[in-house]
Amino acid sequence: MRRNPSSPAVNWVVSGPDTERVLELDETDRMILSELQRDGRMTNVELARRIGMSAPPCLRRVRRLEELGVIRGFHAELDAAQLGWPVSFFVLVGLDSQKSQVLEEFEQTVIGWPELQACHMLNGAEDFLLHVLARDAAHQQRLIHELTEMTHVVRLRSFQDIRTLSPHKGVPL
Amino acid sequence: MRRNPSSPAVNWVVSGPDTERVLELDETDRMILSELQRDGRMTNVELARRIGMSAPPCLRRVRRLEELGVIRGFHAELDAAQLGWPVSFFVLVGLDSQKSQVLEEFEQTVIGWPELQACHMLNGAEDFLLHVLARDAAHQQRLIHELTEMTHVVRLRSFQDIRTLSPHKGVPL
DNA sequence: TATGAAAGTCGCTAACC
DNA sequence: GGTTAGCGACTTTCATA
Repeated sequence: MRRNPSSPAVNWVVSGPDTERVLELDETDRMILSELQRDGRMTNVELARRIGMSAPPCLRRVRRLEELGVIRGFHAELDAAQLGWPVSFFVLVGLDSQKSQVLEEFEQTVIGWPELQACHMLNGAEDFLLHVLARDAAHQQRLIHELTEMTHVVRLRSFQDIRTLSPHKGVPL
Repeated sequence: MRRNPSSPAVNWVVSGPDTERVLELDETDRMILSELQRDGRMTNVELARRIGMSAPPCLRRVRRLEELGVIRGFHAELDAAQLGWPVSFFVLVGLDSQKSQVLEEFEQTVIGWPELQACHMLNGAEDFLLHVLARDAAHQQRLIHELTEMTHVVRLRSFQDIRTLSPHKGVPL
C-alpha cells in the first residue's frame, strides 16, 4: 500500500476553555486513528505497514495525536457480564436546581460510585443520564434507591439495558 | 512487589447462548484486567512488573483472557469534538411492536449509521436508547428527523449531551 | 498446571539524512 | 518522511516445582 502523496488536510476550529486552535489532520492521521480505534494494541511497525509509511514518522504522528489530546488513551474493552456485572441500566435524573453547586455536588457523588460507567450532563428537562452496572437486581434497586434519596433529585426514570449492539463503534473518521 | 501465593479464585457462572461455564479468575487476573483497562498499550513487561510476575506467564494470562472473551479488544479512545463531531446526543425510541423482526429491522438500520456510537435495547416502555454524534445542530436535526420517519417508530425523545464526566471509568474489578 | 530462565527474533525509538 | 542502529521487549522453548 502506498501513501497518497496529496491528501487534503481538513481543518477544524477547536474551541477549548482558554484556547481556540486549528487542528490539522491529514488523511494519514485519520488512517492512524481509525486503525488504533479498531486495534489499540497493534505494534507501531504493523500500524506503519497498514498506512504505507515507515515506522519512525508513524510513531511521531501517534505521539503528536496523543499530545494534541485527539487520542485520549488506550483501554482494554472488558466483558462486564463475565466479570460478575450482568446488570446494565440507564437512569435519567432530574434535579430541582441547575445551579453549578447543585450539579457539581451530584456529579461528585455519583463519580464516586464504582458501578458508574458514564455520567452525561444534559440540557432539556432532565439533568443527567447515568449508565450503571450492578451485580444483580437487588443491587440495582439499592443503587436506584440511593439516587432517589439524594438531595435535589426530583425525577428519576431507569431503563434496563437488555442488549448492547456492536460496542465500540468509535468515532467516524 | 511479590505475588500473593494464595489468591482466592472467585468463580462466576457465565450463561451464554449455547454454553454455561464457570470463569475462574484469581486476583492476578483481576490486576491484569485493571491495568489493561487503564492503559491498554502498556508493554507486557511493564504489566508483568506491576503485577509482580515474570513476563511469560503474564502474557499467557492476557492471551487466555482474550480467548475467554473477558478482554474483547483494545481501543484508542478519541476526542470526538476535536475530530469534528462536537454534537453528542441520546435518543429514546419507542416502537409500535416488539416483534423480533421489527426490532431487528430497526437495529440493522441504525447500526448502518456511522454517527451511531451505541445502541442499547431496553425493556420497559421505550425500546432503544441510542447514543449518536453529529457535526452540528442541523446534522443532528436531520438524524432525528430520519428516526421519526422510520416505520414502527412511534415515540422519540432526544437529550443533548452537554458534558461527559470521566469517560472510560471501566468495569469495577 | 503454573511459573521462571534463557535466547533468538522482532519492535521501539533516537540520531541523522 | 526515510534509514540506520542500538537497545529493549516479545515470545518460544525448556527446566522446575
